[in-house]
Amino acid sequence: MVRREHSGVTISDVAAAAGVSRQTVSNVLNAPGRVAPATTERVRRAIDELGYRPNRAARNLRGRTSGCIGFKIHASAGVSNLLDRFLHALAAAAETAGYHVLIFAPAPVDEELAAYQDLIRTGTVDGFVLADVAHEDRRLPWFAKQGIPFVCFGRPWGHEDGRFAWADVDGAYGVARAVDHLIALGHRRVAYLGWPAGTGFGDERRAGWRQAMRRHGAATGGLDGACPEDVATATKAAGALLVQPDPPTAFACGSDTFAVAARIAGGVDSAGLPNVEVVGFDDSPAAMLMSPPMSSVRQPVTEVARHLVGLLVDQLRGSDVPPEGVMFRPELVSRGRPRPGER
Amino acid sequence: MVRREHSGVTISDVAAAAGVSRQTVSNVLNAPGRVAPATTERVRRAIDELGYRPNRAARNLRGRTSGCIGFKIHASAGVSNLLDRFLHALAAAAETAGYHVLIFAPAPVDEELAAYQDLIRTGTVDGFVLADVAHEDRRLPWFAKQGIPFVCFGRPWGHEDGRFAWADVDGAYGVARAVDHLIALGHRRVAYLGWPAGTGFGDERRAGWRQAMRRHGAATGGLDGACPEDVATATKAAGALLVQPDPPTAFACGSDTFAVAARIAGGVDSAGLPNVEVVGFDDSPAAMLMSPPMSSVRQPVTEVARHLVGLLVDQLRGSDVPPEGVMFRPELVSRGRPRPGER
DNA sequence: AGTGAAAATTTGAACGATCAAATCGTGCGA
DNA sequence: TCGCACGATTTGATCGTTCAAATTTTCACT
Repeated sequence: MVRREHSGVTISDVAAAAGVSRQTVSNVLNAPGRVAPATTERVRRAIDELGYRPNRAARNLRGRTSGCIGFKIHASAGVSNLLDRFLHALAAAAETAGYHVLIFAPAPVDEELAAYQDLIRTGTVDGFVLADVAHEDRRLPWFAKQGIPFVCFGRPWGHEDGRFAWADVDGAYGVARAVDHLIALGHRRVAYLGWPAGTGFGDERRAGWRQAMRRHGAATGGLDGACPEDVATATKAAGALLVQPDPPTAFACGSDTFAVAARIAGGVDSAGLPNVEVVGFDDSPAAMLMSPPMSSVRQPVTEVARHLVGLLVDQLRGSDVPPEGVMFRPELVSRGRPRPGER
Repeated sequence: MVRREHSGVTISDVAAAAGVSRQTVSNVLNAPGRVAPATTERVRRAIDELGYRPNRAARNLRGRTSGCIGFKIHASAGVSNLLDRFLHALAAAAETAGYHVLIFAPAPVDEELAAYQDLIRTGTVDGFVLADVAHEDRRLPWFAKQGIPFVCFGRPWGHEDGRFAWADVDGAYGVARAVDHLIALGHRRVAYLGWPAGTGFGDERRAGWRQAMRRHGAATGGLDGACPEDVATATKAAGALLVQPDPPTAFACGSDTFAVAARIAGGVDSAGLPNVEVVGFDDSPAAMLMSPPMSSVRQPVTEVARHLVGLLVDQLRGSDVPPEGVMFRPELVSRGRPRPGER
């Protein structure tokens, strides 16, 4: 159906071809109810014939929107490919809602806030999705004050008073599932290895471990390991727990990176199998690739992304729905030891 | 300096505030030479005062460009975070060149080509960066025929005749460095584990291994392992090489996923150290996190991204420079066994 | 057939910027 | 003093679309 190669086809071209006015073509696309069936048919044919597609810039100018959601891409560390998965899910969700995702990486010298402000002022994006919200993140109140629409992947820890839109994954629930799994395997001494207090999500995951242990009537004394998310450091921290009188036989971890460290610290037996059972968090590719594969808690990023886009679009449409926070439940991906002979 | 909160500041507002016409303000920003110093100063002050930023949509409409580079984000598999690193580098490079990166994830049911065409037709993006170019990728000739600007991360294998713009990493060079490294460690039986023939980049990496082995006067017979990039399968393939009469003592691999498989197949000795030395490709986080850490070949994605943006911008500016291909050299990231006591 | 209301369609303006061409102002040389 | 050239600035048009209002057409009902 395509006639013209380098499409410079405008709505006027279509109008001329169909023998109607610009506005009628516009109505066919944006308000189908207003146009008579016969006319609609004629216009549709002309559109297909010419390969017409409405110009984005013109639409944006007229409608005072960009149809773009901004996402600051940060250098990801650790084994997890959560950012990857989330970005993919975000792009897909945005697509469904008629938006696109625009990523940017402000130069470190720049004032970061200026980058956000600039994108809004120039009308390059309509709002932001933040996936790297820190404890007491200063961006949140600033955005709110500036009236810049945004949503967070992750609760705005340290801003419990403010009303922000967010979607998050219940870390306590996830770690509790990990503990349940380990208890079901017969372990009683289940340690936790994760971030030191003060990171919000880290505290929550640790609380999930503690509660689950209490529920199972298991003691937690001397089983709480806290250190920065770094394999070398975490390996030492796990090792410190293991040299105690009544050492842990299993670990529930704050992330797969911690889990890798726990496995290293635990070492392997004569058959090459790990001495301690470990469950990670984030279900990174590394979890599956380890030998034997490692169980891990998987975050439902697709659902989170879809919901975040919904929340942001609500704001953009100017609906007076108060910003809400929604919690999603992660699931434990259980990976057993390989069957005999499979190695 | 910011006065107005929700910036609806237009060029006319600035003009009025500075007591000049719209065009003069425009000239201050786009053709500073044409404006008298005193006037420039006055306009600049008004711009700062009002917090003016030129509207993107209006510029795009007038200038018939979007300032956006399109990138189809694909679900990445394997341990490598190459896509992540590349995307970050791409966003940064685009930023420097005055562009933004727009990511999209077309629904699988859609004809994928339609998604590209739509983005171009609507003027949403000016061109594309392709990072998942397959052997004889049908998109390339199609883009060329449609006159859609694009550049490739990775050589357009199977289109050696066509003149496309690309930047790539010399896989043969990278694997050769891996072989040199292993030979220097005293290994003579260095195997290769990677994709079966037919993937272009895979063949090149294998060729790099073969040439390096020949250069060192080492035989390659019975040392060439080929299988899909999948840990289970690759572990079997590596195992098959290891049960031979004169088995390999080291592996150079096509990717870190293959390398993980080689390590698993090799097993560990009584001290828990790997029986075979393995060098991977892509330098994924997993390589560093393994115990002991694994050497790997690292691709210079920052340079690649910068160059790709340059090539694409050349096309967009309509310069008559013929499309060129540029090759970058990866580097071996050498990771030794942990020092005693460090474990 | 005539009237009025509803439906269908068209016209003019506007979104905010930049290009091309016109106008204004200034200084210099004859 | 006049004219001319050149620099500085302004005006009008335009990019492609959609909104609001005006206009035309259709159709039911008296």
